[in-house]
Amino acid sequence: MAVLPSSSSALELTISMPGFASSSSLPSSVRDLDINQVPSIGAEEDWITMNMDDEEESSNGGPPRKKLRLTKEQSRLLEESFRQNHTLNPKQKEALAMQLKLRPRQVEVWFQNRRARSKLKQTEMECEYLKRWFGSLTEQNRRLQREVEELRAMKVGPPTVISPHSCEPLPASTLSMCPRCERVTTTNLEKGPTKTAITTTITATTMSTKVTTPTLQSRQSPAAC
DNA sequence: CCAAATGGCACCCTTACCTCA
DNA sequence: CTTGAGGTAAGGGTGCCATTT
Repeated sequence: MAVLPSSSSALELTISMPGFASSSSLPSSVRDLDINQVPSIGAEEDWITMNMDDEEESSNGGPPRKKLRLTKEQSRLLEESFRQNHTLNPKQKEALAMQLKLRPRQVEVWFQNRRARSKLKQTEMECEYLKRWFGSLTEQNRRLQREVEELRAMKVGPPTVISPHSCEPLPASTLSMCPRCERVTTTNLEKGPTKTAITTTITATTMSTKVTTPTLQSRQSPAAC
């Protein structure tokens, strides 16, 4: 079962869950509308309202800070860099900031937020996956319980199973579910456990986990041979 | 050598601003 | 035009680790 990414955000995700193919999607779904207009050299102040100089001013009661919007090109380069490395060392940060005409702090913040978005996305996917898993297990549980009821109804008397080896009836107390092959197995009391496929095969479709099914041994069977 | 102080960094939570339906 | 939701840059607090004193 695969859970597809639910959004078209440009997040690169890896998820390590059983039976879960990691997915990555990088459509350029960044807003096409470039509200900042790509700044020409020397015109950054027009769009970065809060630059290095008014940084302190805004922190102690100056004019309300305006919000920086990165240009498409800046976002693209940051994204590209993030794909290579989710963290930056000081040199890389400095170089990237120079290249993007941003402060190193802004690059740092962008990476911080980007990591957070990545993690959030991954958490959402894991949540989705677990929900589906839960649903599947619930359904499986329902099915198995129904099956148990049917088996109980079929064998009102002491339940017996015909042994394929001796062609003699076996007591139900020797029945158990093999969690590996998901078949009902019999335990030969004299020769030790043997795996035997019998006419009724209980299949349990799990995702990728082993479901340990309780054995039927708790049932007393007074009527052996 | 050891312990306290310091600085840098990542993470987390939150706020403020912006855009869009 | 107004409003609420969603996205995101940035602020501030905290913990961890390495380095310095």
